[in-house]
Amino acid sequence: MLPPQPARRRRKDARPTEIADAALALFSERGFAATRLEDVATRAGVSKGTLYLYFPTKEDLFRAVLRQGLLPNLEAMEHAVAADQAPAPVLLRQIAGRLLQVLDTNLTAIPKLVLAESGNFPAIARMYADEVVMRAMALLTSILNRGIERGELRRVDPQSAIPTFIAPFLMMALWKHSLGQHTQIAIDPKAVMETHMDILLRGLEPRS
Amino acid sequence: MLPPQPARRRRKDARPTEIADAALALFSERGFAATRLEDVATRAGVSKGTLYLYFPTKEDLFRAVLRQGLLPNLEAMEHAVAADQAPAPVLLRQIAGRLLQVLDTNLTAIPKLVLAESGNFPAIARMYADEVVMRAMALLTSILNRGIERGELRRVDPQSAIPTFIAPFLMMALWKHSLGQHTQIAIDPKAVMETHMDILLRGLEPRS
Amino acid sequence: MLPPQPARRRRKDARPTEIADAALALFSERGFAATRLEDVATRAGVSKGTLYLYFPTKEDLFRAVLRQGLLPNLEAMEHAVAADQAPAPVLLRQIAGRLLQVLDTNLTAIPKLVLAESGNFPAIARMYADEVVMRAMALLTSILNRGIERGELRRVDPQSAIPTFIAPFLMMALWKHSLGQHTQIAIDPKAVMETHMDILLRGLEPRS
Amino acid sequence: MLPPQPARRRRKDARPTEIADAALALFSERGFAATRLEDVATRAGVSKGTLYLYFPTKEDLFRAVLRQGLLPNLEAMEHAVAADQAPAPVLLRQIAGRLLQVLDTNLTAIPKLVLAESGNFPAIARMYADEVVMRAMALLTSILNRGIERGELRRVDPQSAIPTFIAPFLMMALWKHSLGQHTQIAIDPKAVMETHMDILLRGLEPRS
DNA sequence: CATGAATGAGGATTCATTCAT
DNA sequence: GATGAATGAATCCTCATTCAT
Repeated sequence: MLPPQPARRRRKDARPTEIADAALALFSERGFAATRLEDVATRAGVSKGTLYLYFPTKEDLFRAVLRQGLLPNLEAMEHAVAADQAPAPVLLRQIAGRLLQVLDTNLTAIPKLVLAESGNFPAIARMYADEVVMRAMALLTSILNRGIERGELRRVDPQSAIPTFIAPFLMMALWKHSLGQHTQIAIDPKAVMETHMDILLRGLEPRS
Repeated sequence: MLPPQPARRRRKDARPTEIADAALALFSERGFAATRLEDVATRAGVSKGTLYLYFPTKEDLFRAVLRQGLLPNLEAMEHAVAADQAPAPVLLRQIAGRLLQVLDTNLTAIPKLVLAESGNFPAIARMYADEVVMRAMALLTSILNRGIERGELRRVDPQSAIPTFIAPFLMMALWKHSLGQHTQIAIDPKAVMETHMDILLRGLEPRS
Repeated sequence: MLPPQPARRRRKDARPTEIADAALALFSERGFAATRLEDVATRAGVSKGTLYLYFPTKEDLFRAVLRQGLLPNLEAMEHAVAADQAPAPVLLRQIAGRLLQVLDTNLTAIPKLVLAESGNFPAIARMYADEVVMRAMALLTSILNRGIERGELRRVDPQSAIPTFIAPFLMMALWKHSLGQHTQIAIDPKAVMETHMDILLRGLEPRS
Repeated sequence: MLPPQPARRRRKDARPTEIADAALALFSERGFAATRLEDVATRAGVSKGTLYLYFPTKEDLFRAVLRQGLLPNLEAMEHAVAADQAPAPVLLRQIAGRLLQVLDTNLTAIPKLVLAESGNFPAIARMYADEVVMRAMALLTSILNRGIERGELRRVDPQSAIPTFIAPFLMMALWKHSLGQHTQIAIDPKAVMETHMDILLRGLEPRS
């Protein structure tokens, strides 16, 4: 038999996550400084005081928000890394597909937030750069290198090629949370992704 | 004899620009809400009260900052448009080269700022989307279309191909003002640009 | 058993009134613009921030102060109206007696305040003129007219006679909150009132 | 031949008066604290800096404004005093007539101003009470006493009777600069004065 | 645990005053 | 003398944080 799990308790456990979700939404929409904790509380359906039961300060909440948004990202990457043995072009397409899916989640709010607040939170900027960016770059570098070694890809400098691969995804994530909210210009992520991978992989094809 | 140009006057004319420059730097570094007007004043070398001689409110200063950062951008694009008749790959390389130069200026602070504050200033987001993004997209679309018609480029959907071209430049601009300040990870814009254009133009080459 | 009435709650309900009382005192003493909200807070025994829990802006506080000072005035007048059937001289003496009592309350601060700030708050001036002055004039006009019809008073133009009746009371109210605070000149409201009514009623006696 | 009187010079001499006039108008309209010196300067047709050529501080300007508005008042009263030998009722009518004329001038702004600012400027309140009010009361007291002694007036306490005489004039002066600006309620000063003197003098008639 | 009233430090804005021209 | 650009002290208002209930 399972141990009894009172609804109350489950609710309580979910609180921090609910609050962090609400905070992520508002921080990403308005920025950290311009977001009032009262609004976060309202959006999370709790009182202002309750926030302080879980997060000692606004800055702590901010860190929790990012930690919560970061870990899944990292894990997703670890999985991608596991899909080891396929040819580089296939791997890249797999990753692209996964990133396309991520575009539909609210994880996309994180990059905008880190970007906007890196000036005020150097520690977070450093952490994000070292934990997320560095790892992602290492992953992509190893994929590219392996592809080059195996002759699946043309010889290029991996460090320099990474932005070409990754930037359009970042741009779409940022767009979604900024100008995309305020303009008629429509971006079709799937079409963009496919054209992008098409151009990229042709551009990386070994000379025929 | 030259007409007498009192130092006071020369100073006065420059004030709004000096202030807006200081504001751009700080807004871009810390965000709009987190920037104290007193710091803007100090950085511009004036007193707090002087700001109000030129900008009625903090928000007006914000708008002026963006207007000042936008107009040069727009004009730069018009010039690019003028360079009409060259083959598409050449044109794209020209634009890439120009964007690489822009990366060295403080104009790169604008995108981060617009991005971060679009939620709080929808009018500015709209303006930026319509005036800057739309025009830039139209320009690139026409270049791609011409190139396709002339057989200089492979047939692709221009709308979907634009992010592949532009995103790495945007990413480098954002990087410079965010994580780039806080990490050892070095990005060499010139190398990235060259690899990027290399991949992109190969990826757009007509079938041989 | 009485329902528990937490001290906190009782306190809270009284707050707006306490604050408005403090504000009335200071506004009347120094004027609206010259009164610092911090002083109002101190006098009301609360902190600066607490003011804003109850009154969104300084101007709102001002309006609340006047509303609070106006309603009792109006009601007092309604009561006076009710004392209908006595002869006009008796009625006038009754009203005079009541006004004499009002002179001992802090309601007398209102006229000075309305007077001083009518230029900055036209809406309040209009409201006061229409709600308070107009009603008071209508009341006195009807008393005078009835007295004249009944032969209790000599025939005079009521509109023109009202200032003779009311002005000394107004003057004493203003005096109390202005010069009266700063001079040795003593005014004995009771004696003034009696002499005043004596002169007035003789002056209004029908020809003998 | 007259000494040459350059227009420039005459203008210069008038400056302080022009400025004080402008200040009186604005102080009386908005109160001392709520009046900006820049507005005074604009209304007087000079620059902000010029004010300081004539009045070292805002408070000095305030004092000058009142001094300028006070002296004529005092002198007017001296003249009234001089008209010594007429019977009291005649004298009172003369004074009433003169006050009626004063109602058409901008001197009427003074009482409102003194009233409103007595809390912030005790010295001025004292001065006004002692110089203006005291003297006016002494004058009226002597007139009433003389009238009583001569049997022209009924025996009353002069101190207590003065408000009955003077208050309606004060009230009309205040009205003109406050509610009178914001309501349809019309007050006809001449009719009020005549009815007032009519009631008053009948009320003071010796027993017939 | 949860609430929301209360607090006060911080920052935008105003305006009396100064002073170089 | 006259000007108006510049200054910074003063004050309104906001909001992160505390704490009695």
